[in-house]
Amino acid sequence: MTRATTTTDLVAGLRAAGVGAGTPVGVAWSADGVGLAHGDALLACPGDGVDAVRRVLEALRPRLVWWSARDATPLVRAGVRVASSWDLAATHCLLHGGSDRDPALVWAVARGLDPAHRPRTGQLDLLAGGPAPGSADDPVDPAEPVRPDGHLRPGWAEHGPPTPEAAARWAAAALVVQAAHERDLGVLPDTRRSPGTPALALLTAWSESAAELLAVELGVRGLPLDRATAIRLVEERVGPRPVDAVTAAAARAGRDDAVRALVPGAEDVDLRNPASVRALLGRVGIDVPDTRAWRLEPFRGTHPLVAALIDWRQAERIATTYGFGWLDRDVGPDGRLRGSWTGCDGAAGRMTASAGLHNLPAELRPAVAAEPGMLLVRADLGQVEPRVLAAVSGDDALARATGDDDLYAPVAARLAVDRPTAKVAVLAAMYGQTSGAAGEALRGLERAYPVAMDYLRAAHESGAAGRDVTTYGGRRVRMWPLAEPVDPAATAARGRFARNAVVQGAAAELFKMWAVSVRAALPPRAEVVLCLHDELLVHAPEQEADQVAALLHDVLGSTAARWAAGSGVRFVADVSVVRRWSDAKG
DNA sequence: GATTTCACGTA
DNA sequence: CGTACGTGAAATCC
Repeated sequence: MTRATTTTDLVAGLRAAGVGAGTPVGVAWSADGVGLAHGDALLACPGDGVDAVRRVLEALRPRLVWWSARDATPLVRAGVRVASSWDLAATHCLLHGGSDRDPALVWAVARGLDPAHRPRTGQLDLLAGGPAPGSADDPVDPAEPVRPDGHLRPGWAEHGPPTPEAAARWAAAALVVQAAHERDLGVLPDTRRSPGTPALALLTAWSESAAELLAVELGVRGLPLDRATAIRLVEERVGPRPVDAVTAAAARAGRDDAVRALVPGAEDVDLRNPASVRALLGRVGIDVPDTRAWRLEPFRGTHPLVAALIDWRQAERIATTYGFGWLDRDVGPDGRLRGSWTGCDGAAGRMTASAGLHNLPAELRPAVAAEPGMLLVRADLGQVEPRVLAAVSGDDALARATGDDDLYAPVAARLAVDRPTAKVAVLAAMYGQTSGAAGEALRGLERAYPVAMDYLRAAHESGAAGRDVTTYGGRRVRMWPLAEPVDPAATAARGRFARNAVVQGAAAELFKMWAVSVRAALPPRAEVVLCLHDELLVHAPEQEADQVAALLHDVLGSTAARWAAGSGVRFVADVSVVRRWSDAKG
């Protein structure tokens, strides 16, 4: 253990240990400094850890290894853009599936220990955590993160290592896991890739790590919102901001009364109670199993109540979820809408976001606007899932169809059906839909694209049988046990889930690789501000917007060439430069 | 008080 | 009998 009191010592120590560009270097924070590790070199640096890491990045360009990209937060807040990282929580989820990713679990699995015996966080610590580290009952070195039984010592993940020395050991433990993960990724099957290029699973690990880092950045910087427009749009729907609870209740009752007045004697019906609404509909002769909008839609002409109810629901959505409370809570004084982001969900690996960032109603999108002197560059992948299917299944016939800007046109021609039918059939195949009018066209797909259809069927059968599936990039997607006696519907549902997961998951991997490559290539003042499954929003200086637009196309080309190497599949993006999100056609 | 159901927004 | 997510209100469970 070396205590580096200057950043010069720190850089020299790492360089002497063989650290250069791309070398994994463990990093962990303590309250009063930072610890770094590579091989046998453990460096404890008290003081301004952020500045120390910044100097190390500038001098050596290593790949920072952390237990989770949450550790990037101090760097992100300080404006440090980390180029290369390894996120153990992310690679753990990639390799093993599931959504649990606490360090004790990640460590236990990587070390071959029984995760059930790992130390638990929170109150359970008090019951099962044993004596306090370093206490008279615990002779172990208090800076040692590994317990005598081989498990991680609880508590550090929550509160951080107590000292820079302890942080260096925590960083060294992270490096141990990183090496195990890299080894495990290396044994994943990797077909159709050029010799000499990094294995796809390793590229995915890098990309997923960067996506977690991007998620932290997105959470810190937020989405630029024009508050005045947002307020106007909310007011148009639910009226002016109520000054107190009484006026709020009055406005609410006013909206309710406008609907209830359409049916005599309905003055006291609770519109927020689905059972009451269903009964109300029954009184005007409309019998529905539930009161969802899509089920009410066919009855628009039957009674004025239906249209009023659907409209009321939209207003109610704005009033409750996207109203003044939302603006007050989630939009900062700087006009940025902030939520918490994750780099991957627990299922197929899409990014998630809270605070409405992923489900903002279209009618509020005009409020998402570039700041003065800036523009938004919006880009979305076109028909990404069928193109991904062509790549991951290795279906050459479907790959040829991706040469067309509109993939469904050549598919329709091949199947001798019209375009809408072809589209429905392809989507039905990928999502496991079995009802509707896609039947004949589905049989056409089986004949025209047997490789792709076999790939989907194999995933479906695997899921139905309870076997985990693995995405193209190497993500393990876990199935779940079914309750006895096994319900055929539940089996089929698991099959559909697996069938969808291999497509949606691979699409998420491609999207994230694109997003993080864009992030890495952007000019300094341009920032990714939103990721939405197949859509990217970049906030860029006016003068650089066209350059960024070109970059989005270029980076997609290079990313797809690496990701889908040898498949012949073409990916396309629609890119536009706009002031407001809504200016772009989605 | 915590969990489930219904509903609905996005992809 | 398409998948996933996050959110809020009411109902339900304990």
